[in-house]
Amino acid sequence: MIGGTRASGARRTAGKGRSRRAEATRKSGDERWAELLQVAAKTFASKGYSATTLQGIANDLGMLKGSLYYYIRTKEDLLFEVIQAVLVLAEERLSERVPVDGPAVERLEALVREHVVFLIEHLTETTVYLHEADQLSPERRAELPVHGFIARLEGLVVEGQEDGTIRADVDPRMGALVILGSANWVYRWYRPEGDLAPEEIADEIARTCRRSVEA
Amino acid sequence: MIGGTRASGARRTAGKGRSRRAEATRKSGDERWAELLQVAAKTFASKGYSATTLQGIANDLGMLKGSLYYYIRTKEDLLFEVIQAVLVLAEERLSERVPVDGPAVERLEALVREHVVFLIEHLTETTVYLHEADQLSPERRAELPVHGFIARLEGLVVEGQEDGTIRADVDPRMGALVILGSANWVYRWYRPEGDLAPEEIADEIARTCRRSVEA
DNA sequence: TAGTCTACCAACCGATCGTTTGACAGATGG
DNA sequence: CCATCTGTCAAACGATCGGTTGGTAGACTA
Repeated sequence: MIGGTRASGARRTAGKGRSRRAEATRKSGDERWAELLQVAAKTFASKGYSATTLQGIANDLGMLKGSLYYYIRTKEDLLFEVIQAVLVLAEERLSERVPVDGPAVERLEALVREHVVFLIEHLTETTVYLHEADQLSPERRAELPVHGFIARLEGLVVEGQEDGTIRADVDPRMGALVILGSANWVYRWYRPEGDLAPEEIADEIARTCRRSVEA
Repeated sequence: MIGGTRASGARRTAGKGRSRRAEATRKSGDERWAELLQVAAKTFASKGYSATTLQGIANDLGMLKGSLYYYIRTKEDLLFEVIQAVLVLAEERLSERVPVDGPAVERLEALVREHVVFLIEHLTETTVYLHEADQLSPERRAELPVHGFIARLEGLVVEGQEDGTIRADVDPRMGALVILGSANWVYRWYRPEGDLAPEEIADEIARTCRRSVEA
């Protein structure tokens, strides 16, 4: 069996007291776990889940691949954990940064903007989610804490049609999907070297999306 | 070595004269090649390139995996051929169906509509292109007959700003990317069981994209 | 200081991967 | 009728895959 509470969704809750002294050779478990998630995310994002090798991840961490099983049970766990982490973070972010009142079209614009900013600021992890989530088994995928983002968009479109800020001839579902595409597609072309700041990009995209449905 | 002209971009040019009689047991090579491309595309689209096994493809075709090497040299070839085929087809389609004159914003709308229609009508192959093309080695990817679709969109935005049909405050590149995202995202959600016809979906998306940049 | 736990190593497992080779039945063409 | 070509089989190749097992040095706990 694996190290107790390890590898089961919620990981070790920061141990009791160990991180007092500087670790020369060994790394602490939580530190290592974070490194593992980070390396895994980077590798999944660049090569894809199936083309990623545990051997490669272990190499990047400077350990043997068998040692990874101290932290995980299966390779799929690793993908799951990476995605779960970013979903949780996104949920937090969007719930605290998007206004709950005002004209629907404005809230829509704000939601898209925050979504894009988050996407860019966590590009590696969001890439893994958007590009590799369907490599999870159906059972595992069902366990993901998905925040119904499309439903939220669709709801805002409907609200906007009620308060008159969004055109009545827009199909809510289609409109939401079009906007989602504009926003999510960012992960396919954004490069940090570009000359526009994440916020500028997010602003422009959000504004464009707004215009596409505004009354 | 492999069967001569086989497996090198341009495939056998339909053999000389064989397809006279009905083949009971054996299939003709060209027929088989088409089946192979089809099965490969379907498998790549559903499981991803790396998770696809030549064994699985061979099974679907009712042959042994070793026999596949009569048609291909490597697994990567198979991915390349699938993508190349759909790119060539798309190029033909878009060049014959999109008007070359009229207001730029109208040509933009038409281009998006035709793009989406094509995407849906060749969903399997376009999915392989959009989702798996980056599994090709850089060298192989460079050989793809890419039609500069983004550049074309961007050009239309610029034209539209010149002829006054598109807002001046739209960044051409960003506008093109947003539109491309809206259109390409279709491959992520379209299901044939849906109640909207491909043309209806394409119309709605194209109209929405138009509104997002129209003056 | 004795015992426990943490984080990892070393070695190995069976399965499966893409790919190669040699042979060969049947259709084709002279 | 004989030679050739086409499409496939049968069997094997080394490499590598995800995963398992048993051990253990060193830090921590009591």
